[in-house]
Amino acid sequence: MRSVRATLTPDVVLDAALTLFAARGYHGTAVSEIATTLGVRTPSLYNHMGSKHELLRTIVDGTTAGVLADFHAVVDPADRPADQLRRATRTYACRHATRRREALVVNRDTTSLEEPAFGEMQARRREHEHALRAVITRGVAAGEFRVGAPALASFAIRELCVSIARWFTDDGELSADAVADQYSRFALRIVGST
Amino acid sequence: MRSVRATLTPDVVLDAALTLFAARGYHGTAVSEIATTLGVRTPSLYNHMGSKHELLRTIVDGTTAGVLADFHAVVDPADRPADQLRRATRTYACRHATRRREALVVNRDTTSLEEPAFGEMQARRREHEHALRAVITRGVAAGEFRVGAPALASFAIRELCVSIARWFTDDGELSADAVADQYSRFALRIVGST
DNA sequence: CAAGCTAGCTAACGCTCGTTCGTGCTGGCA
DNA sequence: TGCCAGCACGAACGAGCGTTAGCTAGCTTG
Repeated sequence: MRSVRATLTPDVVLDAALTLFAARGYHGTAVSEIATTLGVRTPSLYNHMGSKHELLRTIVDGTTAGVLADFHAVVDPADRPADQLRRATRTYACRHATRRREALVVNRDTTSLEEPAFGEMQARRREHEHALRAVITRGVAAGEFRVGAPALASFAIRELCVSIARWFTDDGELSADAVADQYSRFALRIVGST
Repeated sequence: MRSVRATLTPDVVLDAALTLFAARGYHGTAVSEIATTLGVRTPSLYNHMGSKHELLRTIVDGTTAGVLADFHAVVDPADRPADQLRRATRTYACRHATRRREALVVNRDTTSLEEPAFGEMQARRREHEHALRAVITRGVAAGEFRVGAPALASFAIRELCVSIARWFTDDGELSADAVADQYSRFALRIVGST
């Protein structure tokens, strides 16, 4: 049985780091600030983590892997492109509303990753990008979408969803689902869905 | 007449800082790195700048002021909302393609600003946001636009343009003007322009 | 009740940071 | 030609960084 005062665990440390990284950035956050947040002295953290950089890597790896898993979970290859795009963007948008901190860190502090983590992360990002672009290209070929530059539309839609993390709050008038719904509609409009 | 070796000036220092801040972030950039870039020792920089933080403030102030000036320069109150939105977004998008570094710094390192610079910057950002939203609201009222949540559309369009700075390169197949043109089209689609 | 492990603590490390000071070279002007 | 201002420099600063080592209190287990 665990101690009654089982305050510090790897998960708790990671969560506190996530909050601070999202607010101040990776380089803008001191390990001592994570400790203060948890009511603990700095060296104690090292019983539950490898290094500051490892925290960042864990956050980025988990998030980018989750994005890809989400995509393949909701996009049915048998669906029509419009449905594929709607489901893909709704899920992607929803993730950025419900997991804001992760999204902010991934999109701001990715450049602070060292190799090989940086390369792996880029590869996953590219895979998602290409998968989304393929949906758009198929929609254009099928005559369902009307858009001049599929690559541009793909960038636009992805970044549109990402930006949700920058302004969404849980206590606003719109729920995460409502925002995700609206944004998937925006995405369909961008590609000129009929 | 200036010396033949007039290498270091406030402008040159600011430009080097801008490049590095954009690439590594404000906290991720050391003053010594700026010096190295310029082939100079660190203390020499202080003959041409006040402090590292002042560099950031100068960048952010200049950029956000420029955004507002752009908006009022191209948006004619007498125009129809669709033309206002097209011109506003085209200009805003173009700025993010041609002044990538400034855009990246403003949208990533704004949280590193201290007061009162941070508050002033937020005020300008809000003014631009409200001005754009007003255009959309007028368009809806005039029956030119069909969009459920004008605030959401306004956020979406702004962030759409901002994101250009994250992928645009001068040596790509599309020019800044071409991208800005496409994106202003996306904006009109988002608001359901007739 | 004794042994051993877990985990937080103090202290200290080597390092890098942003910034200041005082010196001395150098180029422009009287 | 001699003076002066400007400016790059070496040296050094105090502070803070991420991280490690070693101690010890207290819980778990036999």
